[in-house]
Amino acid sequence: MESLVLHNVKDFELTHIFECGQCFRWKKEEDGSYTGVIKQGVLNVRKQGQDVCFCGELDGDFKAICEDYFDLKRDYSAIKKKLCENDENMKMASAYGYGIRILNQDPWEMLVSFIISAANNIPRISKTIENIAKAYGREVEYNGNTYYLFPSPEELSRASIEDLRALNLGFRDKYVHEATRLVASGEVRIEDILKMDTISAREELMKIPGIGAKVADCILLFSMRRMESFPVDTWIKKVMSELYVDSTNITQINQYAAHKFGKYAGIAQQYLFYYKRSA
DNA sequence: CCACAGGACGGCT
DNA sequence: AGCCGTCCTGTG
Repeated sequence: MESLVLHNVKDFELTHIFECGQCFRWKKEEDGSYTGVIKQGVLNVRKQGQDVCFCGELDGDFKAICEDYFDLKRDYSAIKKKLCENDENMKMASAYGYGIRILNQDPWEMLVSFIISAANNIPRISKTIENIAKAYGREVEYNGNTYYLFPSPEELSRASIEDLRALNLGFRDKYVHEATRLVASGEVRIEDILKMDTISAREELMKIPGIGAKVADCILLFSMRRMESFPVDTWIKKVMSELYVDSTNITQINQYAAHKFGKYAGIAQQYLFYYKRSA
């Protein structure tokens, strides 16, 4: 087991990070820490005062993986300051979810996870993803417990549509099946999408069945470092029409957000989403 | 019984 | 181009 302690970490709250809707595989432990399965293995995170402690079994450079996954090199205070200029709503929202950080998760896992998120609720999404990992992912041991990595495209290729339906995917089974085939066959190359500009990457993602504008923006924001991506779901639609723009048209809301929040629109989205959903 | 939950899709007009 | 019914499943 490896560990890392970082002292006096600003803009970092476990609840804000893990409960703002960007991830599905982190669970709160009895001691208040969170344990999650990421691409490289199992990780546990806890806070003691202003210190953050990471423990886990990861395949690779432990410190580098943690810094990358939790976006630790980014100055969220500076971003908040910028977003809050002449914006009382954002001051409220960012003060509420002050410890939010955008996780840098695995693109393939997010692609599947957010296809599953369509017209779904969070407990069921989490359960479905666990079912998939347990059925097709590699088993890993950590701290006396068994966890399952999210399966690679090749591993998930073993699943038929019927298999996926049995794992509680519902009508999304055919989308995940086809998305898996596209990626495993190389018809869709995620490593190529990562190199594209955000507009092109979004278009490419939306060619995959089950991925519309909202799901594409989630994948871009939560796994491809596109901080300008602004996923508009039903909650954001409500918040935006209440506070900012007199429209419920998703395209118009996206345009407004791009103009108003610029290259950090995605971070603004998370503050607004968490504020609206929790407060 | 129905509405809705972090939408996408296909068939309409 | 925009609107609307439909799609699994669980909960209130």
